[in-house]
Amino acid sequence: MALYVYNSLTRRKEKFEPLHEGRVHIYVCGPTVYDYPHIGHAKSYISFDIVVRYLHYLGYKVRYVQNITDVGHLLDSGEDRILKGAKRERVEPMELVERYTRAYFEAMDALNVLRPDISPHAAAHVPEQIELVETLLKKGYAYEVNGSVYYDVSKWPDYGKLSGRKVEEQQAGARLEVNPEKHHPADFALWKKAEPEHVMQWNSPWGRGYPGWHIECSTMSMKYLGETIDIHGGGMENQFPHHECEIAQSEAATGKPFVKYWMHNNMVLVDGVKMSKSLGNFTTISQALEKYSGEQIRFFILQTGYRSPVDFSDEAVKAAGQGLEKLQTTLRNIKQYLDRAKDGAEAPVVTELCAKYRSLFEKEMDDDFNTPAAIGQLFEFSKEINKLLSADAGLSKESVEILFATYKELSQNVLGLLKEGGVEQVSVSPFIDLLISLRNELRHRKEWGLADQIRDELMKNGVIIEDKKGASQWRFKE
RNA sequence: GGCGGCGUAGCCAAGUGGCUAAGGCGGAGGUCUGCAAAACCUCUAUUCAUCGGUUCGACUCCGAUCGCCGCCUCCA
Repeated sequence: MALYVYNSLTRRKEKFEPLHEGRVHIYVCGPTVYDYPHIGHAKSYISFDIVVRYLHYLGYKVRYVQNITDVGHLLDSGEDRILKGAKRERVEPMELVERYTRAYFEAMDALNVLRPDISPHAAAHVPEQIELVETLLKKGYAYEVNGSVYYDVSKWPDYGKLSGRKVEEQQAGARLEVNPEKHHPADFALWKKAEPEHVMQWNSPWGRGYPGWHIECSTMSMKYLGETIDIHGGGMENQFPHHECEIAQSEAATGKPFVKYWMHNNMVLVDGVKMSKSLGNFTTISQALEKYSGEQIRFFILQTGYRSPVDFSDEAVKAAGQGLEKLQTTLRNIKQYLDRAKDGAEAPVVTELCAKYRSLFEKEMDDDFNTPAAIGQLFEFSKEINKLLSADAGLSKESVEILFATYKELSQNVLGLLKEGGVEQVSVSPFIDLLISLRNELRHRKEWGLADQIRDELMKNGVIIEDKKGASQWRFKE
């Protein structure tokens, strides 16, 4: 079987063939770091985490670049998001950027999202962005007006090929006032002139200013991954205009295709409408982590395909958690069986079972990363494993090890689920309190032998009990 | 107005031009168990928004209708 990927550019599933054998270059639009990440970000980055993990599983060498937007991304008001955030929190813009970049990575770590290989910041690549703008000017695809540079959409007949739009059919100024500097309302800014009070500004051939939003992705993608890359990912809402503009800029500058496969993930909804900053109906990832584990959130998201929207609700996340627990129990069951299994030959049933479910799982993943279906296979696999283990057919250590390795590879390596050791992180205090209350019950009954045994065993494990009047206290041995 | 997508059981959610329409949650019953828990077994959509059409055959393809969502220069 081969991997098939849904390409937004052609609107169909295509066989995945990387540009260079054995290696994949992927770029995903990263966050604008002006506020805490929310569940919508989780869906996007978990989706592409799966893409990267599965490509690794298939044996590809992957270079994964995901930008950090820290300049140039404007609000409707024309205000830079970063500057607005900095004002709100009364900090330096780059202090704000640092704060929310950290928050972003911490949230992603909690969701077991692997970090990209490179996380370039837009503000750290201003010279490269200026170079690209100069190239576009030189080639006649852009024009300068009063210190700002705009891309001339009329020079690029392909504009609209990704989103299927025609410039003439759009309602100019539907949402924003038309900028009178532009030759055509569809033209977009490559470089913006900065007013003196605009804190983030750089020298350029056109005076003091700052880069437009779209140019950063073209620049950094080309810098780290080459002029043509294998996969470019991002949220569906960025298909137009952001990705459309990226294509126009990049292809006009290089004369080469920018991206082979465009992938777009769908949105997280709340009561049927998009979760977004502007609607204020978002749950931040750290808020969600107070109620659910990162793994539970991850599993919830993976139970829906990346191209389908998912409605975030307490009920749905809880239901997902129940299912996840079932898969975790199976992993525990295998581990426990492994501890008491004896050496022996591999049982053919086990080898066949593993091969069967590995192949079924791969078949689903090969179909455009169909995680809900792959998870369905994992549930079936889990059921078969439990049957085998509870039949207690005296499976050999070797057999159980294959089960363990296969089950872990699919659930942990590919899906990023069933992390071991997470549950053991709880505090020991409640358990020590419990032992002490049991021991005090024994002391009441004058069952000194057992009571002393508890005290001695705790002492061996570094816990000292001191019986005071009315209560027993405990502390850790220094 | 333009572009794109969605509507599958009580809920979530895969899927296919024709074998029994995955899987999970919830629910019902059972096996196992000192009691639990876990696990396992059985049942829980004669039907895929509605109405037409194409076809030997459609939930799947086409058209219309209804409902919902996203985008049209702010968003993962």
